[in-house]
Amino acid sequence: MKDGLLTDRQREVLRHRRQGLTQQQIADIIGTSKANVCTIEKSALENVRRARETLQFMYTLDARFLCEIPSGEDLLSVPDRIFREASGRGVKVRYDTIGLINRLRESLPEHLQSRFVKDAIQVYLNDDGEVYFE
Amino acid sequence: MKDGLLTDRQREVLRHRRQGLTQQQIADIIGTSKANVCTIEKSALENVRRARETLQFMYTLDARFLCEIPSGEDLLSVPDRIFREASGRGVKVRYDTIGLINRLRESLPEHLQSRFVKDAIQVYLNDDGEVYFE
DNA sequence: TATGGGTTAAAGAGAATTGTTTAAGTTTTC
DNA sequence: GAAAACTTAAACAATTCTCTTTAACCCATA
Repeated sequence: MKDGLLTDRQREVLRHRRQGLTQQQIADIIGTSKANVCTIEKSALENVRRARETLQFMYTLDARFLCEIPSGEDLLSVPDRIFREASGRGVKVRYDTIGLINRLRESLPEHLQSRFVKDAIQVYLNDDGEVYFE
Repeated sequence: MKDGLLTDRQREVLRHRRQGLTQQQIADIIGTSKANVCTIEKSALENVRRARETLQFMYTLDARFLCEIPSGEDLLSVPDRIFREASGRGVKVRYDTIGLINRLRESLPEHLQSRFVKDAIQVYLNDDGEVYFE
């Protein structure tokens, strides 16, 4: 049973950073280059981001499959489709049209190509009206 | 830039699980053995645990090093040592003796051996009086 | 413009994680 | 006690992560 996501090195760097040290100072303390301190710090923060996203997923775990947005669909037609499917299940989506598009943009930027859906997207819906994509 | 900690497989299993399916049913759906579903679910939950612990660490990041508890120390003498060090820095620890021992037990069970400290422990303290161990 | 603080890319070695199978165990439930 | 649900261990290949070096780059500002 290991600890959290962060390695000893990563925790060390984050803590020193929080104390206000520069990367060069930290490099001297732990005996490596400032470039290395930079990459360690970067991957540490990336790990923290992933930890957040993981818990976010757990919160929305009780969502159910709503529909699939096929590849090639116009991005602007996605919200209407979601609203229609959701109302068919008696759930009110907690986002408006713009909100949904933003949420999608944040959630799966790599599935989008300018105004179109490049790769098919699975849409999930909560009883609360919370939506997420995969 | 990858997503969260969980793999596709792990998310799939967790979601099916939340829907109330048995491991065997999931195994049939995703085309593998129930033993494998068990393993996947287990490592998924382990990842969630690590995500929690990681964010926990971030919350206590602004703590400063307080002292080291050397290997072999009696567990019951740990709180007094911490109280003394903390008051030397003008900070009031937000736990009592029993609270500290419990916190230590939860935080680093593998460093303890019945009534004694097996492996040396680093103690960190917040301005708030929050304590954590490493 | 030189200096300090920070970032980036490429490459490599070592370590950790993942999904998988098989085969043997529990625990729960009827 | 028999069946269903779940857990565990050992082993393996494939993949991903971590740390590291080197060498270059950006951007303030004194």
